[in-house]
Amino acid sequence: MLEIGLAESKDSSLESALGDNCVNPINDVNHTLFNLIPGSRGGIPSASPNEETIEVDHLLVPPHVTRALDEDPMYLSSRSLENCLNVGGTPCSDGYYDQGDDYGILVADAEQVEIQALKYEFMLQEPEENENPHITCNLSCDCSEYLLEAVSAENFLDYPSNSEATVRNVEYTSQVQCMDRDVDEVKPDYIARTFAIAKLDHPTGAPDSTKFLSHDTLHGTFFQNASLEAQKWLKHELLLFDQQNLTELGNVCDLMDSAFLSSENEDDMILIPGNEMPERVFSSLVSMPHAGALVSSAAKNELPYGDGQAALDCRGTQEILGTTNDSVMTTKRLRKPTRRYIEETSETKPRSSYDRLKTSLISSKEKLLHARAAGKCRWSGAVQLLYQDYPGRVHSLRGFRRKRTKQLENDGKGYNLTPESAKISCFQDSELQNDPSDEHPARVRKRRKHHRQWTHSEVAKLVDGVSQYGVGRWTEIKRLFFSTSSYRTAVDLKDKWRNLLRASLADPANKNLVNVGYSADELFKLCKSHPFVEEKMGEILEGEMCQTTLCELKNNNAHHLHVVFVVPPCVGFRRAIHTHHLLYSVLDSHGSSN
DNA sequence: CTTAGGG
DNA sequence: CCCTAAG
Repeated sequence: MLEIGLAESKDSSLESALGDNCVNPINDVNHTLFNLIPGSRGGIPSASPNEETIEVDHLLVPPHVTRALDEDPMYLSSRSLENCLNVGGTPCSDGYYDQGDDYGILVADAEQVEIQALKYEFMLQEPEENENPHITCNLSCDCSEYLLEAVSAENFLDYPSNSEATVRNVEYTSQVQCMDRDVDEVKPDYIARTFAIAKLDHPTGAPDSTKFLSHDTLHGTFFQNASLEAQKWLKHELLLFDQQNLTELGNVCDLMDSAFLSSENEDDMILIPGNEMPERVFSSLVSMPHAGALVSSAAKNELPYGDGQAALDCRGTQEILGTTNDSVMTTKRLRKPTRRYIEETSETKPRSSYDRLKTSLISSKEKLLHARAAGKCRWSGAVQLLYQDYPGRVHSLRGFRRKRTKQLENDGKGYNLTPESAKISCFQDSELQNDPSDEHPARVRKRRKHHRQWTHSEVAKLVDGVSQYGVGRWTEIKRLFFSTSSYRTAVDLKDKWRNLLRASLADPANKNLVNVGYSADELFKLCKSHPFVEEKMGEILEGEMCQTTLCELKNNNAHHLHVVFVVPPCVGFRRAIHTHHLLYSVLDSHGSSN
């Protein structure tokens, strides 16, 4: 297990967190998914059957971070949040920002910036089998509200070559998160910069030891160096803030809104620092509405800062931080326009042989359900053949041909496409016009759709699956969690997850979510106060919509607690953590918590 | 065949 | 939920 200590931190306890950068208060613990998974270092099998699960994040919390845990350990009030965001020992709300100004002009002197303003989050992603561990370093400072930029620099962290673990290809991205708390309140609340992805190559080959870097190693090399550099950087950047009279942060919000709107054509671009940004970590980011665009805009220096507002401009940051040689601009998977799109946009596309083939198949009347002909519908100019292998589930010709071949091979087994069940209909243009209800393909499709309401237990399974296997491994999740639900395909799972995520992000209850992290002690208290956990430490519990696993394990005399919050991004989960999975791992190497 | 993403 | 390009 990776242990990370912050040299300046008075709190020796370590906190680990993995996941996105959003957290959130949870009112109803019943809606909280707790997973306490044992680490793997001690040979204790992880509760997470998949090693790709991002398992450990290390979040270093400034000692001044306080929360009203006693009152409501999971609830992060605005006030407590403010208190969490200290700069130079002064809460932002009390001085770092001048609240006398409408939008809180930043008045901080760079000299006031201290380490405590920083919050380092180090995330260790357990590598795939023979890969090197990836450590994600999130460096957050508190200044504003929105995810503003992503920058990358190679030289940000430069490690001595004689260090026990050679650190190279240090990469990071920076992001200013949208903390969008209460827009009616003082605007400048929070800027979280996340500097992510430091890749560490560990030279040793011992299977166990390569999984996680030792505490000493990181403490001795990574942090001491990183923190100093980070301090420099932060001071420098904040100095720019001041010098350039920048930051009417209220405007930043507007600017960001503009960025949201103006970056529509740019949201394909994602700044990937280095070549190995952990895909699943980053996917969480880019899957957020706006986030991709923001990252992209910032990466391209196109955020519409006004004059003198370049402090957060990534260019300036890059100048401070160093080169961007190792950065690559990566795009989302490029897709040429789909056939459907092409057909939509080409009005007078001549029939291809493919179309003629399909047409001929219509006349063959082979178990074809629909042949849609064009007119003014979205598939204008084309004929689409569909077949049905399941009530309501319709497939296109391509699949039909493939599966039909299978069917023949199976001697007619597998698909009950009898002439009775698979009616053939071929809509002519006139027919479509005669029946307005069929004119709209959406309408047609709607009729074909066989919708099955997602149950809570299904959602829970989906969330569990994602928490264990990660986003994107839908087939695996389906196989292990939906083996009895043949009507749920991997794509269905994917779609459902996407919808859940959207709903979560659209939920106003989640607008204030912010990941401030918990100290080991706080988290331990939280666990202890958790109604499920309180009396059942070490047991695996199942809640209605959540699963709680709390385990203790020992590792070299150290008492380790690994807590994984997995809260479904579901509308019903008010104030739920809306990240894909948020893992808080607590390493209490001193065993003081227990 | 699986995944990602647009529709 | 459907469809399909990319891998």
